[in-house]
Amino acid sequence: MTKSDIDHLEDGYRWRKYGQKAVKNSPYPRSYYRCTTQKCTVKKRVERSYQDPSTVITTYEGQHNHHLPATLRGNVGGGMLYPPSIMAAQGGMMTGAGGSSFPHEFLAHGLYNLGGGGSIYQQSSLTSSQQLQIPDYGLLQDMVPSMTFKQEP
DNA sequence: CGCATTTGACCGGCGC
DNA sequence: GCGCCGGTCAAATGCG
Repeated sequence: MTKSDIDHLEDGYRWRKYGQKAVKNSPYPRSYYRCTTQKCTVKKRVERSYQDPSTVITTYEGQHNHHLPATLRGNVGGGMLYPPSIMAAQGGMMTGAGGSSFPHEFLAHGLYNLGGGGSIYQQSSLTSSQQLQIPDYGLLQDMVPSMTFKQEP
């Protein structure tokens, strides 16, 4: 669950929308995205919470087996700095629920918040359908060199 | 001009 | 067997 005003979040990958349907549960439509990187079959389903129009529920399916495209909209690769508030948010969230998860989107959303000045996460509840997992932290650091994944005091 | 988004059609599973 | 429901396809459209 991610609190954001917009559906189209930049999480470091290139997504191509291939469908949109209205679900019975929610008055809002649900969008279907697919990673456009070659050989990557990861899919993503984004819907909006019916109670919180400002909250989107993102469900990943599968995992990426390639690096993030360097052609990101000029934030991650550019060596930008991030305020400690993001780390603080991470700490709070991680300690709250299953700390084993490290979603890409978290990273990206944090960066996104830098520009938008929006709010951060409110909850981290993983569904069984969410199979996102990072195989190697070293890989992650390799992907995003400007980020260091250490615990901030 | 290339690529992503849009949007209705289409399809398969499931319950009645 | 039919119709609903969730998911995907693909052509047209839009945008940089």
